[in-house]
Amino acid sequence: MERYDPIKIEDKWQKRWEEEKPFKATEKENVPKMYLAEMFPYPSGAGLHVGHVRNFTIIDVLARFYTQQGMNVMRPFGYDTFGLPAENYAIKTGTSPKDATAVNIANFRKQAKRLGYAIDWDREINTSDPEYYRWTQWCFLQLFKKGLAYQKESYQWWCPVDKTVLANEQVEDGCCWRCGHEVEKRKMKQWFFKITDYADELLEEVDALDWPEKIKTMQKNWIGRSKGTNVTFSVKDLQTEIRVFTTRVDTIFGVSFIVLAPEHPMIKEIVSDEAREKVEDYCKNAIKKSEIERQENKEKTGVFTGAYAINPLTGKEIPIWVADYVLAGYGEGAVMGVPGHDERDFEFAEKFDLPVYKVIEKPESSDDDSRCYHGEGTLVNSGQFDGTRSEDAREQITAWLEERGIGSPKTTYKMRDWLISRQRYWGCPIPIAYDKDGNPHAIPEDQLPVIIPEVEDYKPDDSGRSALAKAKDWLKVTIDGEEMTRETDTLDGYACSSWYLWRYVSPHDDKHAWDSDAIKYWAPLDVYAGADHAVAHLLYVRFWCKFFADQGFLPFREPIKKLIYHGYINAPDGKKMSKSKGNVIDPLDVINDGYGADTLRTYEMFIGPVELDAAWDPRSVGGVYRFLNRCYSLCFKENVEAGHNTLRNQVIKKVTEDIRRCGFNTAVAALMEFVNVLYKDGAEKEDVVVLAKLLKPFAPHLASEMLEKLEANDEWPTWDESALVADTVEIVIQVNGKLRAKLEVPAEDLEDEEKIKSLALADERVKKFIPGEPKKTIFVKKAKLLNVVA
RNA sequence: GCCCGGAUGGCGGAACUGGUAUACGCGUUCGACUUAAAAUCGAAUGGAGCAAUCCGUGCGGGUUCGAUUCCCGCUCCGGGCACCA
Repeated sequence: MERYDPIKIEDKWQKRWEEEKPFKATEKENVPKMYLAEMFPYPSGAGLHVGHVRNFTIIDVLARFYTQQGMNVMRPFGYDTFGLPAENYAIKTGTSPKDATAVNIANFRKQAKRLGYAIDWDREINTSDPEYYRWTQWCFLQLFKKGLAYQKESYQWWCPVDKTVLANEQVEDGCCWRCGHEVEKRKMKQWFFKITDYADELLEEVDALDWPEKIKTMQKNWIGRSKGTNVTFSVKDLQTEIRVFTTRVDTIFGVSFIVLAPEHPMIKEIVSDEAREKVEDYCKNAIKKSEIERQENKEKTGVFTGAYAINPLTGKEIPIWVADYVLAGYGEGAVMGVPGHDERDFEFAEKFDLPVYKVIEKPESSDDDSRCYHGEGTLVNSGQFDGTRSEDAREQITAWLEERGIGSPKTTYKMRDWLISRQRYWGCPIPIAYDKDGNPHAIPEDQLPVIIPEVEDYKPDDSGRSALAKAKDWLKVTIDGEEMTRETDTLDGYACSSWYLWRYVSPHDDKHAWDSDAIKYWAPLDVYAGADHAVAHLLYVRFWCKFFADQGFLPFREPIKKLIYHGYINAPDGKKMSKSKGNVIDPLDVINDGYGADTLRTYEMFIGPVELDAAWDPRSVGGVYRFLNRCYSLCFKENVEAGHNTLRNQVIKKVTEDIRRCGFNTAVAALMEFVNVLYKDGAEKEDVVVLAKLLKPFAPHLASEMLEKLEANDEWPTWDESALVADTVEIVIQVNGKLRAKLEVPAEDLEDEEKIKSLALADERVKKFIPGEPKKTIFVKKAKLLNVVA
């Protein structure tokens, strides 16, 4: 008997796969396709970590499983290579980001190959390759042509360390998602994608997706749609008006003040001379404060502007205040204060001694005893609307306002347009140039790609321009005979990853971003696996998909059918792995320690439910290694008539169904159980062949070796329903729901309830718990169970 | 504060749609092999009890012949959102 030597076996099969390219995918008519991908990695200098391995192995298990089932599988691979780490490394060392990236990719590729993935390596893509970003630029131009890429001057998040603006999605707790430094607000002219045009569709179609509920909810919250009413209040003694957004126009009789955000443009116009200095001070301070400071201080602050608005329904004068609890970017940047029915307005009114009116009577059934009732109810103190239900009143009052031209229904969203320009060197150049007057023009498509120029110094400065501005010659461009200056901002890296799932279908096409026949065959993606980007990336791909579908470039409106959002792998102590803590497990070490890639892969699938975080346990790795060892030695065991037909069929069914529902941990457990029985009771060849076939998605090298030794193919086995039931079955006998005995009976007796009943009632172990005549018995055939009620 | 999840042995976790709680793995203990150790193999392993048996899925109630699973009320933990009008 040969010893299991993973290093030797894996080397042999990896070489064979390299030569024979069995994972090369081509479109085949009449064969069902399966397109699978993980979120492509950023190839960092540190190489693969165990998290990558979990991510890639999930997709690999599915790819091999569906291949063995006869489907036409495509499993590509690529690298998301633009971004700050490469650029910061360049600034530090002087190595160009391009060269550093090439080294990292080579290393990643080499490491990924050691894990034996069923990747079609001819479909490798790299977002910083000009042949790729040429088409990223093309995508940008399509959005630009349709007016969905536009420039706007406004306050933006600015990271003072990375010296670039950031999208809302890239600011976490008021800090930069990359470097963690607190962000600031800067007023700048920037490029945006008009994702808000698709807000409704992005929201409404999310429910139908086969994605984890958690992610779907996060996307819904991010989009944050709310339906309400815009109301115009005229300002007393001034020929001007203020507009507010409210979802509770039914409470309008209870308005006792108006509040403007400190950034509100009308403050200057309406403020009284006496209040001016105080108001200006307040606004200046509030705007200067970082978002963190503004959030930390939940104590309400504010100043009175000296101006009054008129409530259009009551005719009453109400003071106009400025306060930073009102957000400039949402709705109209102004709200009507209804302290009787809104917690925040109540706090404000309490602090500044403003009147509180009750205009909604809560229903008697309500046990809400908070100081300001914010649920539905009946209107009171509301003039002609008294007695109306609040739900109806919203419609009626909106109609009333609409008739008079001072209000209208309005839907608002928390989601803002996607800010895409970055003042960084290592990104996809935005294919735009400016004429003498500063108007933007598209770089003609036949002049793409706009190649990133070589520069001496990659460092950004505070000028708000990227290092591209240092390439003086490159800046000049002629379009239609006119001298222009190139845009020096680069695109957010998320733009590059918003379309790569379509590039995979025809990665070498030099005429199109993607081939329309290939896209029809392969896309949309059947399964996507990742552990990150719940809103940002996963929302952006959906947005681009809808946009390109509208342009006729894509024949579907949702890019990803099923999403597996898996957990992280933490250090043995349960903490996040990090270099600084020194608790990082290197997957290559695990392989080279002698365990091999198959053990590593299988262990990471066995570690726990796919969606949960898990802690690395070196001892459990050993357990999986022992299991694979036993699998291998079964090939050399004597072939005996062991009679495992029923069990074998049960295992096939269990493993097949478990993989389908991504229950990888229980699939591996079922294989372990099977092996334990084969080991103990002996096995015939068919048992070991089935084992190897079922094991192949997890441990492909070992399983291939086993199948070769057994002279068997790797076709996925099917189970025979009729073979699932054994000749004899075990019947559980309960008395009052408590287990009292187990009876072994021939399988056909399962049909004979009376027989089982009499057997059970005759059994001493059962009898002693039944004092008199049993009241009744309940027989559950499916559960093979009889419950006697005593 | 609001919205989702979750809580099962010493540990990670199983348990379909209400039907044998603790599969599988780790750990631990004992045994075999060995001069010895490692590796490997075998056995045991929720708690209490000599035993019959009783108690056990965060806590308290309920529904049911039967509840980890369903309902009501709590506690704790994780995640998301967070002055969004």
